[in-house]
Formats: sequence, C-alpha cells, structure tokens
Amino acid sequence: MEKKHIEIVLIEDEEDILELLEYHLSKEGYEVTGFLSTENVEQFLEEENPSLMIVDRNLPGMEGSEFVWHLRQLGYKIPIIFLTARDQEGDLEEGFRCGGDDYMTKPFSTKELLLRVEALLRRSGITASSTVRYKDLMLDIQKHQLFINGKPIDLTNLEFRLLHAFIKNPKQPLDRDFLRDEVWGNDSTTFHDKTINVALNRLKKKIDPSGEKNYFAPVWGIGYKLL
Amino acid sequence: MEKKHIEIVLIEDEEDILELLEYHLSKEGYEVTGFLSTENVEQFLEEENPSLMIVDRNLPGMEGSEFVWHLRQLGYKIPIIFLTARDQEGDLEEGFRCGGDDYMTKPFSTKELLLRVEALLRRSGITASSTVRYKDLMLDIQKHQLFINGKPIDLTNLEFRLLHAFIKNPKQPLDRDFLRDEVWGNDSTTFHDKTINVALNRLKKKIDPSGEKNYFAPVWGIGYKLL
DNA sequence: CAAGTTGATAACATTTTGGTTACAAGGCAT
DNA sequence: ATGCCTTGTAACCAAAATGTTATCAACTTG
Repeated sequence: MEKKHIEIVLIEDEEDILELLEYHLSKEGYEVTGFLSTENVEQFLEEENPSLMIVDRNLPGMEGSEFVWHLRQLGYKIPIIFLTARDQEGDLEEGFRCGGDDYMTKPFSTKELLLRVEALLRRSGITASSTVRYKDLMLDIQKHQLFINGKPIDLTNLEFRLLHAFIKNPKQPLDRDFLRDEVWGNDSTTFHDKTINVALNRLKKKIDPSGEKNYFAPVWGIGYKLL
Repeated sequence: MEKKHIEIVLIEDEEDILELLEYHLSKEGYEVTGFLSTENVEQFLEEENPSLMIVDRNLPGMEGSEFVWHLRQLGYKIPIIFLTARDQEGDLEEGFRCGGDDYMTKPFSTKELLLRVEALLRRSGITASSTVRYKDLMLDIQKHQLFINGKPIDLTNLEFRLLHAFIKNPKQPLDRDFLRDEVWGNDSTTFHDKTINVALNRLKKKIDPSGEKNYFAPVWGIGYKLL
C-alpha cells in the first residue's frame, strides 16, 4: 500500500496488540506512532499534528477515557476510537461521554478497525483519496484533472477551483460573493459582475459541450448551483 | 427530554423495531421520521434537511447500502448509521464502502445506538435546519426555496424576502412601512404605494393560484397579515 | 346611499440580471 | 521575442424580475 501521509497515534499497553495494529495500519499506508501509555503523548501532539487516535480504555497510570477527556478539555478535536476489553454499557457510555467518536470491543477484527478508521477520517474531512466526486464527475485534487465517466478533461486553474467549489457544495446555491472569495480570493478590489458568468460559461462548455447534462443552474439574483 | 430540533430519518422495514427506535429517539428529544422502505425518502430529503439517517441494510426493494451509495453519488453528505442483522465481514465492508459512518449489528442496545448517534452528530457538527415553517409552508433559507406540502415552488428574490418577513411574523399585521424597510430596504426614496400590493398579489398567485388557501388577509389602512 | 379612500388586478414599461461573443492584456513556454 | 493559452473586460442581446400606471372593486364613514 502506498503512503497516505496520514498520521495515526496508537495507545495500547499490551505490546502484542500494539505491534499487530501498527503492522496492519502501516500496511494500509498510514504513518503510525505507537505508545504503551499516555505518557509523552501530549508532548507528541504538540509537535506533530496527527489525524486520528486509537486509544485503549484500560491503560496503566491514567485511564484512556480520562486522558481523552483531558485532551478535549485542552481543545484537541482529533478523532478518537476507543478500544476496550470490557463490555459493560457503563464503560461504553463513559467512552462516548468523554469525547470519543467510536468504540470497539476486543476482540475485534482488524478489518473492521480499518474500516472504522477510514470512515471516521472521511467524516472528519480528512480525505485519504485525493479525489472528490459528484455524479459522473471525478475531480483529482492533486493532478488538477477532471474525469467524466473516466474520460479525462483538462481544466485550467480557474476552472478547477470553480468546479471544486461547486462539488464541495453540491445542490447548494453559491452566491457571487462566496464564489469571489472562494475561487478568486477576496483581495481583488475591482471585480466585474460578469467575470463569474464568463468563467462558469467556459466551464460549462468544457465539461458539457453539447449542453445536454445541465450540471449547473443559475439561481436568479443569487448565483449558481450544481444540480 | 426537551426538543433538540434535530431531525433524524429512520429506515427500517420491521415495524416493531421501527416503532421502538422512534420511541427511544423521540424520548431523547430528536424529531424522528420513520420509513418502512427507501421509497419516498429521497423526496423527503429534498424537502427537509435532516441531520442524520439510520438505515437498515436489509430492506425490501432497494438494499439499504445500495440506497446510501445512490445518495452519496447525488452528493448527500448526511451522516448515516447502518443497522444489520447479519454479521459477516463482507457486509460490514460494503456498508462502510458505500459511505456509511457507523455500523451496528442487531441485536444492539438502544443505549449504544443513542450514544453513537450523539457521537456522530458531534463529529459532524450538527447542522441546525435552516428552515422556517408556517402551516403547510416551509421556507428553506439556504436553498432559497419554498415547499408547500413538500411540493417545491420557485420564488423570485423579492417574493422570497416578502414571504420570509411574513413567516417570521405570522398572524401579525405588518404595516407598509415595516415591509418597505424589511423587504425593500429603507434606502428607496421613491416608493410607490401600490408596489407592495402588486408584489404581494404576485406572491399570493404563485403560492396559491386557485386562491382557495387564503394565506394572506389585508388589514385595512395598515398592511397585511399572514393568517 | 354617496363620496372618498384603499385594495386588487391586469397591462405595460423599466430595470436588473444572465448568456454569449469578441477582443485585449498578461503569463508562460519554446 | 513569438505564439499559444488563460483570464479579464466590454459590448450586446435575451430573459426575468420588478416597478408603474390605469381601472375597477371593496371597504369605511357620514
């Protein structure tokens, strides 16, 4: 698996399990840092900026949930998955209450953990894949390349930013001010009314020359929306 | 439990379970809308703007995961929790792959479901529904769109502002000066008496062409009110 | 009921906004 | 520098929204 450049912190006092999880997560392309206790983790968080944490509830010294609560108090918003050997509801509730996002009971399947990691990263807006899709449009963020039903379409820089803005907010009317900020940058003092019209027109013509797909619809007096 | 003004959609074909979950979620203060199949759900999503969906994987007609995949293709980002009676890893993987955020296997504890709902809402940043309602009128502020009994009605900008002013102050006579300020903006120096009449007339005709609903009533010498 | 005032409605005029095209200015690679 | 590509600007037209005016109906008051 290729590198994803997504950092995951793993806190687990049973060394076997720690190593096993490190192995599987690394194999998936995540950059994993393992800890046997909560010690030094806070310092690590100050320096690095990991995307997700997997924490055992049952740790020596400070309890996992207590530690997470502490982090949340400090303002850390990092997504957290709890692991636990116990299965009582009280524990589960405590785990969620202190700010956990997901909770898995040992023994669990590695596959499920990986899926939950992925889902949580997705929901948190940390995209492993560098592509965004909408209907038959697929936008490769890194390559600045659009694919329509797999067919590559070259976009200019402006067209790319514009389409990206719309795909990020599908079905929503985006008003002209928003688009000006998002696509052109708010620094422009002189900004002509029709600049957006023309830019969108060019984009429409490029991604749908025959005009049969109707990707965009004008919202009168507001702006445009992606259907 | 007091109202939270958070809307949850529930799709589950076993009526017992549907009712049970509706009961528990309502008791927590959520506004729940239950469906026995995926039918009509898409239309519902167009009109309302729920914050979360709970979907059975095993539905008559369209599979739950297939349906969710479909929604994701259309650009819906709504958080989704899957329910399933099955327990094979393949199913679980499919559930996450098609865009689910969490996955619970029946039988599960209601408590855990509630906790997971809460955690997912927290992580998603709860979107307070941007709608205003009055009787069978529902105004979606973000979409700039009016729905009457679920049927979308396109409004012009002026009509939208006008109706918004009335829905914000239902049953209250709004005088012409107030409406001028609120809807037209107080900067207009030349403002004809009949402008408001004509504008409201157009609005009335658009939202109630047959004139049977009688949304508005004139208040002689003052202005109008929404009944 | 009569007169005056206000509202409803329809037709028309004006203004605002979007679509489209052509052209010009600037950037970038050869 | 030359030529191509990108992007902004302007001009024009079309469409939509909104304003204006005129006429008639409804209401209020004496």
